[in-house]
Amino acid sequence: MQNISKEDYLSTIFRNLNPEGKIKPGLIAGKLSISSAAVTDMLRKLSAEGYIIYERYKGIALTSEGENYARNMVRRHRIWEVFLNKVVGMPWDKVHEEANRLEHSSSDDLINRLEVMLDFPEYDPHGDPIPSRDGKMPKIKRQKPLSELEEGESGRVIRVNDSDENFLGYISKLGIMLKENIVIKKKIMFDESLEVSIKGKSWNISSKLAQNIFVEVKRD
Amino acid sequence: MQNISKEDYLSTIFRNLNPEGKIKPGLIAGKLSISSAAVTDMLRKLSAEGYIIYERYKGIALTSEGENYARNMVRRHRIWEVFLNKVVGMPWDKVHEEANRLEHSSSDDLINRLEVMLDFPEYDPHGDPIPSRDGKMPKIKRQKPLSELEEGESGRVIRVNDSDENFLGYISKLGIMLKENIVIKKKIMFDESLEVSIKGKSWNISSKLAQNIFVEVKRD
DNA sequence: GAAATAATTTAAGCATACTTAAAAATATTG
DNA sequence: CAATATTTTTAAGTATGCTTAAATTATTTC
Repeated sequence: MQNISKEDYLSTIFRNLNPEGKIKPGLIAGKLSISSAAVTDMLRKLSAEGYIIYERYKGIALTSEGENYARNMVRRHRIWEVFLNKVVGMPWDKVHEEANRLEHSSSDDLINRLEVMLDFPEYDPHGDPIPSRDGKMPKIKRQKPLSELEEGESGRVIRVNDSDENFLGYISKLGIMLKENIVIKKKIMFDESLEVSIKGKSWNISSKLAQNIFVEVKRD
Repeated sequence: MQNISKEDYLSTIFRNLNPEGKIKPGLIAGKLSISSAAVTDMLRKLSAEGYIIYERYKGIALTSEGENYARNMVRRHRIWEVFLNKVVGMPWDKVHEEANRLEHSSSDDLINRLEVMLDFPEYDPHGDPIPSRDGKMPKIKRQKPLSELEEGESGRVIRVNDSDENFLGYISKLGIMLKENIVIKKKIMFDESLEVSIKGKSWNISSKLAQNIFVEVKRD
């Protein structure tokens, strides 16, 4: 393929499929910050090249070729993230952007070598699962956003949204990291913010923040 | 800048300046495998942006801004090469191509971190010097191509041309690597090939091959 | 130093990936 | 279920970085 734009489209489609395995053009346009018209254009090309199934005004689905390609892009991205974080020592709020560029510029051979160096990691620094060389995804633990916990409950962080550098930088300052325990001390109804306790310290965090932090669900 | 093409132009110009600090369009076109017309186009843009000094039908020179940009690209490329070779374990004949892509996709912060991990290397796996963070070049030893040695002379390899993967793969099989000693046993006048001895084994190598292997010059 | 050769530039054109604006199809709402 | 709102597509246009062919300038050779 050898095309940054197309790789970004496939990756975005893959990461945002709904439970039926479909996605609408508008969502792609939003994620990539481009016009819907540009998306329509590209969808026709991706369809012609056999990566997606697309009929105008219908939802978009990946072909198995497209899915393989996209999954490999996600793999590249997340292996780079682990590498940058663990080996190079970059903070977790910087690795996403760097990996966004590196993922398009590395051979599969390089990615495989990095994976070996890292001893086959299963999750990236934000808790997202890393597809294996043969396309298998590791098991994902049951999880829900912090915002859905009740007063008095607590949860162990197992994933955070990786797409916003400022968000990650901010929650780091609160002491939030993977495996950290967070206690919901109070839910403020007025603005749906939360009073939480992390490592013995109390903080008030907004609803939006809480929606992007995911904790393990012990039982349903 | 944020532009792979322009970065490749600047890099190519920098690497191929003549002793007067100039280069002709045709050479750039050759190195980049594109038409001279395309080069003329781009030279106007690079000139408008202040990276080069260019008047039609005159030679091209880098401005100090262009030189800094280009030197930094070379730095990125060579640090990646060392990293891929030393840390990731890629063979020296594979690192150039991989670095050619990575050099456009990495932040200065990442490069600086890699440099620290590598303990500030001065030469890449092919013997080319690595510009430091503040733009200084390490000393280069006096050198000449193997093809210029006389019968009976010998030389220690300190640099090889890095641009051809097959060339590097081939000379590796002959046991040629940096710091290796090569003895010229015989110069064959008919085709200017050389009979050489490496690690006690004899080989016949072509003139073209010998022109791309550089040995240390002890005295002039 | 004029003629022949080589290098460079100009001109016209192409594919790509985007844009905005208008048209068409779909989804929502009263 | 018809009117309205939203989403998607089409149409026309742009910047970029290339191409080939022709014209121009520089260089080499005799």
